[in-house]
Amino acid sequence: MISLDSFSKNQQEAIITNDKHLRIIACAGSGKTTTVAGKVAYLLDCKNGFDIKPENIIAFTYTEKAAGELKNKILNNVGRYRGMADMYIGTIHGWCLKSLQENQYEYQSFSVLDDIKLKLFVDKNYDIIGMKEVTKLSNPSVSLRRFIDTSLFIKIMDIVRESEIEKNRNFPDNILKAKNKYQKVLLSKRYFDFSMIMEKALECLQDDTNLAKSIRANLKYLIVDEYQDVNPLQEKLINRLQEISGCKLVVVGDDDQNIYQWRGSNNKYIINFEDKFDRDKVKTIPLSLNYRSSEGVTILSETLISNNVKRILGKKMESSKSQNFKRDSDILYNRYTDVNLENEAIAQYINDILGVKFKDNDDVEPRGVAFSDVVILLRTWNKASSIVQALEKYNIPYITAGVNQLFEMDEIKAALAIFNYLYGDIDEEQLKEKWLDIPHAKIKLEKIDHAISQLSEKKPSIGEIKDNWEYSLQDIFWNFLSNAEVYEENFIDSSSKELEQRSKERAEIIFFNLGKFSQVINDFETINFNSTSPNFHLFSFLSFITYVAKDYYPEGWLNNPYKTPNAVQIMTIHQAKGLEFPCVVIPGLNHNYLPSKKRGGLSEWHFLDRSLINEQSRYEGDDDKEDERRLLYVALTRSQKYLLLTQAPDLNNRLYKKESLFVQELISAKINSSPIMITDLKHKFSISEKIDPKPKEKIKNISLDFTSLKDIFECSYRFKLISVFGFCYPLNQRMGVGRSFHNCLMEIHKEAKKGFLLSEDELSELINRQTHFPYLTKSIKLSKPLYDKVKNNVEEYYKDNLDEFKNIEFVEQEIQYKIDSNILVVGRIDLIKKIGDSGHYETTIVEFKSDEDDADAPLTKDQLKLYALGHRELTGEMANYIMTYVIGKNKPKAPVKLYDNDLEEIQQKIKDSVALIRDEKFILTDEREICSENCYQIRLCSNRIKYNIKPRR
DNA sequence: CGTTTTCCGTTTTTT
DNA sequence: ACGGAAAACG
Repeated sequence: MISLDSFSKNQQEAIITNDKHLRIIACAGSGKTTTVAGKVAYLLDCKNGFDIKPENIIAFTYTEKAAGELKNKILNNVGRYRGMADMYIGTIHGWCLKSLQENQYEYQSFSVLDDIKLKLFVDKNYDIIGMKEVTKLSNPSVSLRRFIDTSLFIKIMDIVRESEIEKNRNFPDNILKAKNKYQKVLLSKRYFDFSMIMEKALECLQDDTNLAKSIRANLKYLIVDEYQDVNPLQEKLINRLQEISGCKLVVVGDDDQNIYQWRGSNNKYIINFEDKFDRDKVKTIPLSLNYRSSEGVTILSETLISNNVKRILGKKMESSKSQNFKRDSDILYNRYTDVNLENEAIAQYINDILGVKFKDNDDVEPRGVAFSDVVILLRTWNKASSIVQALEKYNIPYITAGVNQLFEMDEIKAALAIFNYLYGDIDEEQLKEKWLDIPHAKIKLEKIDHAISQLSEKKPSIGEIKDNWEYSLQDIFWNFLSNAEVYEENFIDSSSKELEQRSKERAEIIFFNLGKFSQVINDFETINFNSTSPNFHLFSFLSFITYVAKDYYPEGWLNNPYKTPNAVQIMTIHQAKGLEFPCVVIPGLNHNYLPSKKRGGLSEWHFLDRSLINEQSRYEGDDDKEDERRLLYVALTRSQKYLLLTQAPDLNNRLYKKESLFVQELISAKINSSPIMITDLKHKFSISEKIDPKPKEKIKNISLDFTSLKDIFECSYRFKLISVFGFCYPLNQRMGVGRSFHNCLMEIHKEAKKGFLLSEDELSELINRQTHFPYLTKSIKLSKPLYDKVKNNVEEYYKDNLDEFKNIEFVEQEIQYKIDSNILVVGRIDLIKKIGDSGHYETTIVEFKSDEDDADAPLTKDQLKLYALGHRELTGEMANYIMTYVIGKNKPKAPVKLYDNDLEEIQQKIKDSVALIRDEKFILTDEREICSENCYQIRLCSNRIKYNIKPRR
């Protein structure tokens, strides 16, 4: 457990104050996450007498990444503490979904649409989804247009559901009608969008449901991170949870870092938090000591933000001075006569700062600044391409997710050409050319010809359509890659050592992009798998690419969680929130850029009356520039020590000629009455200050589930193809059988555990509810047999296992197992049975497999052993047996006795696998036995040639 | 030099 | 569709 000594006085107070609602105002770099993690550990430590168990605490964060970091810190604090898997640490949306599905079983078969899939879904269902109901305020005969205004419609639906309506007002009938239609269509196809998950969860909490009961019984502390970013709907949910349970609220945030107001978040909730409660029941603790940045950075930022009026009174960020501040070199503001000069100067500055001594903290020796220590922060992406050009000119490595669109990459142009060819837009020669155009590709001519001839058989026929056609673009894509023998190795040039290294990296990027393209197909087919004809399917895919996907998908190497190259990062200020860098460059301090110009054009407010929404102006930006000032504040406070701000008039754009009004505010910042920011000093760092550049070793937090772990166990290259490159497997109409089985059994077991036996009618109703085949086409012959298969097998299972139901201990139990300080394995156990009385009993962990899975595989045993490990972590007890139950064959396999060394063995196996991921050793297996037609990735793997394997269709 | 007219250019993103 | 900057006007 933790010691309080390592915390500051205010941090300690935040940790030990637990009898009141707490507002922690945490400035940038104040050790917020560490403090919250410390607080949780303090609450759990029985020495402190709180009688708090993991399930009594819920912690909400805004991103999965933030959740991962918090979880990791908490687990490192508490060590092996029993039952930690029962503590919810994650996003609000994640919690809502989980709670809904646990409480209302029919939601088990639902899935959540992300924004691109939602867009596809709305367009597909344009006629019935309510888009036509939304009409222009100035001219009610004009309604939202299909394809063109889809994202406006989605925005309006979000505002309608997530914002707070003005008192005594109501939405007009057409908007309400649209909302009802929209939600009805989503529900009927068993989909949620993000707002709906929260709305439904809130609804569920209004009544005295099982969920409400469980909250009342369990919840004692509700922690909300980034509280400045909650929107009205989230605030309602938080309040509801608090009212039901009477729990203590712990909100953590910084009103100065609210930069998502245009998305509906409202700063007032954190500013007015204390007013919600009686004076003596609430406390505010400021964490205003910044451990990240030098005094120069800290006072500069503070001077800027103090120009904002709408903020919590009397707060002031101060520096811990863990970084020293050197005037005249650390913080520079340079003006140039032209943007091109500005960009080149930035490139020169980066080259110059390389190797300058930097200390990560007081306890370590200084190292030289490396490329990866530098970040260039942008207000808008349109600035990026000219900066990239300058960096390329000076040979500075960089990574970014916003400059190159995915569809501008050669390999993606080639991949897309496959479908242009199928549709008849281009001929064989043009398609061939596209593939041979990819730089450094060693694709064999005859293989490309072979692939194209195979492809030509897949051209959709215009004539009659077979009743049960299946036309999978994903399958076509995979087969093409396989037939043309497009393998990662074919992009590697081994003629010299240096070339080999460079081309290896390029090959990875090419495959990463092809993997992205596979995801694009998957996004499209998830929604549109059941089209009216193959030809139309192809046509709508190509339209989707041209009109939607083209400027939607970035080339995402930056987001690759398993790679941290030594390169300058370019990102938007929004993306940089929560990060820190030794050196921050903020270019383009121009009027109309930062602060940015308000946007013109058709907006949601031409369809939705502004006066309906409480504090509507926050969506559009206030006139006083406070939003934009906060943005610059966030950008500045990312820096630990070095800051370069630059400005130049853009000769080609009349909007960006004047200097930003924030510059004067920054110039006025002073320490001991001399200015902090040095203006127009073209500083050179002296050679004597420099040592060898050495990138900081970044510790990656990795969370693995059994599915990905299974891949590494078997073949680490398969893991690379799926988890690193992101290839998606082709969909097919039969999908959903396994999940339907699973959900049926889950519900049966949960009911049985409560002691309910089901009548025949109830059972068939249950099966109806849980059976779902999302990709079945409308002209279905398959529907009945698939449904019957689920029904027969579930009914048989129910009959055969009536006697066993009384032994159920856990159903769908979440487990987690910490491998080391940054690696967590998570999973969910289908069923745990306990036989015998309290004096002497035996525990069995059960995993269900449908007959399509290979239940005999040795890997299933590994999976169960892993679960046993998680079970021991959860309960402190060692399970006695593990067993699988094959549903299709409807027979249990005999339980296998579990021994201590089984758990040690699996632990070691996981450790070895994780080491492979860390060292990025995703190698092809050399063992023939592992490669077979059953490996579903064999089509993308050169072992198919080496071992001459025919992929299974 | 102040006012009116014309014409140009046009975010941020997570769940 | 609209704000803002430059050009044109008086």
